[in-house]
Amino acid sequence: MAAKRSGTRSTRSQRAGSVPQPRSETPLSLERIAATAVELLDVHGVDGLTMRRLADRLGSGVMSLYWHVDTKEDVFDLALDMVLEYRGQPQAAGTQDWRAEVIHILEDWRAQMLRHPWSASLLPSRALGPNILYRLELLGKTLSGAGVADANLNVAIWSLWNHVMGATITRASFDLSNDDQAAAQQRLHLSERYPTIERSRLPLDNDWDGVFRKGLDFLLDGLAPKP
Amino acid sequence: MAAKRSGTRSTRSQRAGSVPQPRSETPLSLERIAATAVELLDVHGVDGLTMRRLADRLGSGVMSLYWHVDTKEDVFDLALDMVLEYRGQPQAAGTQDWRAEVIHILEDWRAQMLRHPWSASLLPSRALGPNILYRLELLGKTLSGAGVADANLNVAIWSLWNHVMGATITRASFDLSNDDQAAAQQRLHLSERYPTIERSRLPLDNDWDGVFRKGLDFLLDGLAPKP
DNA sequence: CGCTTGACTCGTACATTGTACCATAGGATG
DNA sequence: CATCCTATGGTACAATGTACGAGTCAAGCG
Repeated sequence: MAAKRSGTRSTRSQRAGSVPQPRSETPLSLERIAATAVELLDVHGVDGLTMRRLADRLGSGVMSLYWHVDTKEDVFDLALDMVLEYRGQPQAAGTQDWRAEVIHILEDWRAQMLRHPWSASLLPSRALGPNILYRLELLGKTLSGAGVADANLNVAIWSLWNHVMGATITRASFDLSNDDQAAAQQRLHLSERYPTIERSRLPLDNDWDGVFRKGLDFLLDGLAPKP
Repeated sequence: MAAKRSGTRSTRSQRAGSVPQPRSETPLSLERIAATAVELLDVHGVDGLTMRRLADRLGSGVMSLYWHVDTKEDVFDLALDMVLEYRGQPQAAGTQDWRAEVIHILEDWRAQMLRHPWSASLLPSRALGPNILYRLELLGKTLSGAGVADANLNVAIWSLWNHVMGATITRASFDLSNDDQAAAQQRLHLSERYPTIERSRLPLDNDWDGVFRKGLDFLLDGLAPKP
């Protein structure tokens, strides 16, 4: 993941400010690579991110990337983690309303992923980066502080994780393939095998945010510690 | 998706039985392509399915596949739909216990996806095939029969969908990258940023099936029509 | 019978991808 | 000056999806 033999990376960036661009442009760095990858992913989607495009956009040669990164997969990890950074208040310690706090944590997480629709589908298949771990830590701490017993903590966290991921992946995917939706509903019309979901216009009428909130409420009702 | 100009496919297979293998081997067909793709996906994963490998396994030339299929994406759609076929009882019409029935439908769906771990992560990004639509129809009909009002039907279906997909995608992905888990827990150790989730051994100790069932119960509690 | 047509198969070729290998440059250190 | 480390990047290669067009066979028709 790191530069060739770990150790001290970017001697230059430590002495920030001196000698603006020693070579041709600003030097490469994991931060710049990650940020540019996010841009490309936002515009072109997962398949649109190629090492060549990334290098072009960075004004560097393709192989220069490979000094900072072992593999294209690393680029995905970096971009994903960058997108999941948590910018929150310092967390008012013993908040009285734990439920509102959990909802805030999860909605912020979801909103962040929806701003970068590629991220949701990528998250489950990659190792957990520091930023998503931090979000989970926050969630766990809040639940724990709310009185959820240790024995139930993992169940609670994973239930909420599943809900967030399921809702977000589904929503992000449906947004992407928007054109096909009319066709999908059309196809329903042709077959009398699906009367119920045709009547409910399932693929079309969707209050995604409402579904997310309601499902979340149900889960929290069930997970809440009984006094 | 279909053969070159739709119309009558596989003139040969209609007159089944006569002339066993007219050419060299058994002829190609969407069914054979789909079934073989499933085999390859099961063994080699999503990235391991290549058109060349598929053709080899089928004993055909690569380009022959493209008479039956427009694109590799079609192969994924076919494989996915094949895997999601519902083999269920004819559905005892007005069952008394709708809750058990919903749970059965969803657990069967989930089990089917877990048997082919690539399928879960593929499903959200592809158009809804006939077999998954049929499963949704069954689910919708059951809920509707249980008294869920039409206005709440889509919310109920999507909530359950989200739960199933989130739980299954997460579980399937974690199973695949099993090696990294020890490393993941190890990395937690190095940082004091994540005391809560380290204490709970979140990435390791998981009763996936239990989480699925409990979350499902909570959702059904909330979704159940109030009398 | 020959001729045409349409269903089906497949070899060749090409553009695009990730990345291995190697040459190079410049600053730091001896 | 020599030596090493950090960093850049050109060339080359193997793997992939698939466009193109040529080929084969059976059925239908004169």
